[in-house]
Amino acid sequence: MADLSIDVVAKAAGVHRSTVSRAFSRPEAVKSETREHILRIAEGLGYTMSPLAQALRRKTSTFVPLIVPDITNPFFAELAKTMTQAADERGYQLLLCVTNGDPAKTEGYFTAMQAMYAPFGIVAPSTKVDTDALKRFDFGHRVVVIDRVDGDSSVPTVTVDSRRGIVLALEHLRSLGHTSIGYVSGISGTHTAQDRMDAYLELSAEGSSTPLVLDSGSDPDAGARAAKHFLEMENPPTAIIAANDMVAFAVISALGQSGIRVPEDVSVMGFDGLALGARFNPPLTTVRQPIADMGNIAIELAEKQNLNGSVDHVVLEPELLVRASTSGPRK
Amino acid sequence: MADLSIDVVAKAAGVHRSTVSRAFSRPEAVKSETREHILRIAEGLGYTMSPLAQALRRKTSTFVPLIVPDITNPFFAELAKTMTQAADERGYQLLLCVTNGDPAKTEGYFTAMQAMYAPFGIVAPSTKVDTDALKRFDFGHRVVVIDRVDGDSSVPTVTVDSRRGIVLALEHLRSLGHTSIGYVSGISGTHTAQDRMDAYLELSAEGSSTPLVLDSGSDPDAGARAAKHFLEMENPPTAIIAANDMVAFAVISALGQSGIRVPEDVSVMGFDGLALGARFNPPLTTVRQPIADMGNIAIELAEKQNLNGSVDHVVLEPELLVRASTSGPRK
DNA sequence: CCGATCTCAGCAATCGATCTCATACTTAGC
DNA sequence: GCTAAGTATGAGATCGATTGCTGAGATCGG
Repeated sequence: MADLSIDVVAKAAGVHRSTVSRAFSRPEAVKSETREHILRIAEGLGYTMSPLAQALRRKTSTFVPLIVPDITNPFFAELAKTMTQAADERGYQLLLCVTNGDPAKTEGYFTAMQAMYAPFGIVAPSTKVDTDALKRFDFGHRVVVIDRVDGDSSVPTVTVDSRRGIVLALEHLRSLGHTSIGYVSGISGTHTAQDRMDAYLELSAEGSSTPLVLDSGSDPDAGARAAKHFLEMENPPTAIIAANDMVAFAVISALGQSGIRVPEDVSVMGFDGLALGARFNPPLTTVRQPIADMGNIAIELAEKQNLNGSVDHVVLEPELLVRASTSGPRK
Repeated sequence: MADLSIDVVAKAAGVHRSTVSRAFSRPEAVKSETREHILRIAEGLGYTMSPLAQALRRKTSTFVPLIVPDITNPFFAELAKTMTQAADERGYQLLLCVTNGDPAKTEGYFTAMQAMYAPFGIVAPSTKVDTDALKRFDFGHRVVVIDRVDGDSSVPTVTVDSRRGIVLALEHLRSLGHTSIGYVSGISGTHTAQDRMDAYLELSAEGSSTPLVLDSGSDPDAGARAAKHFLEMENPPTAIIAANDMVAFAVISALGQSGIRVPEDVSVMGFDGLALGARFNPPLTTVRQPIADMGNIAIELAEKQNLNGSVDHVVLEPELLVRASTSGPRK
């Protein structure tokens, strides 16, 4: 059980090291008879190849880092979960790297992953990605970003159409009869966050109503502040769109503390479609992002880039998910 | 920037490979003058040692796997977050491994980690841990479990005192005036889950009231079923203890769907103390587990076991966290 | 001033695999 | 039956580090 190297197996099978190696990684290069014999012996010994030694020699591995700012944020947790599976199915081993939003840690992961011969990596940022900084690293040339990036970027990206999501939310709310619809940003400086806000600003102005941003901070207290703001208004909106589900939770919670009920007194929508939202009180109406698809596509883009250098930008369609936190406006 | 090996640095510094190695990993064995020169050169080149090659040669690494069943469960996410930090501070690199509750995957991680020369690992299980199965693996002898395990086990463990937690919850509820207190299990077959349930059964019987288990399933729908059960009762309890925060969320949500309000109509308590609970509607009263401490201690126990074979079992104290989901019973 | 002790750095084997090259053995074609 | 073209396996260098051993100088006591 201890110290099972390729040489041990080779000896046990009465062949040379290199034949064992081939039996595992280049099956067609070895007579099927021999191969089966070797595999059987290996199996009996409980042998598996050392990923370390393999990576060292091959100068490439199957470790794929997923770099996220905060794993306690359910969005990233769901992303991690689905990507683990997606990676597995393609023969990769996802390595979850949590940065706490610290750029230094991100760089640390970059060099570490480079050293581990990761073929590529996926970054789900909490701030606008500095493409140039990325490119300073060798590894930065083999990264896919789950967010939009600036300009004519040469980094592959996956995002969902923020504008479309806001359209969906607005349409839903308007069809319910709302005309005064507020917004709470409360998420950090990613392009995606920016895009959602911009879309809200622009699209809500198109309706007769004037845009109303209850809070635009990016800290955990944004929801509470938004609620406070709401309570102090003379004519508060009858519906609120939150930049993401977590913020929506916070808003509803804070509102509830002051006796405001959702959706009876005010409708609230989220953006993300977290599984958690289904068990919120009330279950959250939201714009669903196809998180699983994002994960799969991120890996595909990475593989493509690695293969032929192509840099694609995929934009996915969001979807309205009506649950119970929205209803017609109070008469 | 590409292909920076120890030999490159050695050549650049005009010394032998082994001296460079020593400059990094055994500073006292090299003249400080030489060492500083080497370090400076290495710094300039942007050189870091290959963790792969190191692990291969040393037959030990700084990779520490944390094996959890589901990262979208906020309890495990918070554990992962705090443990990442704890590991970092001690010079380890936490590797998050998600099993989805699949024992085969767990075993896969075991052999993988063994192959990566991980010095030890941490397991946060979703089912009762089969100590014997654990011990079949070499690596199983270097694992710490975050849960209680059977019998005179030789596996180090960290847990919080389940009974004490239930006492805290019961005391809180009784001091509020509740006499009829129900319970919802809804979590999987860990010892901890079992202990909470047992404690409830025993302790609630001590009070005048008879134990009342609304649901004991372990799937995501337990909360909904418990709520249904509650609604069908002639004399429903005035308070409910949920086996963990997630279940409490689900119960409150399901209850809310039927017009039952918390805490006005019924008080509900959780168990875990998730950060998320503070933003639930209403903010959740719960029994807090010292998650960060658990992580730190788990690593300490692992190090100790590795050092001198000692096997400790640490039991931590939970803490009452009163928020807004409990109040006096309805008159 | 010489042998003994200590420091410090180089040498070379080694960890567990991969891969190019060389070699032995088939099989085929004429 | 003999050479040419394959096939299947073995030999050995290599990936990037570590480490026991060896030897060259430096230091020191007598």
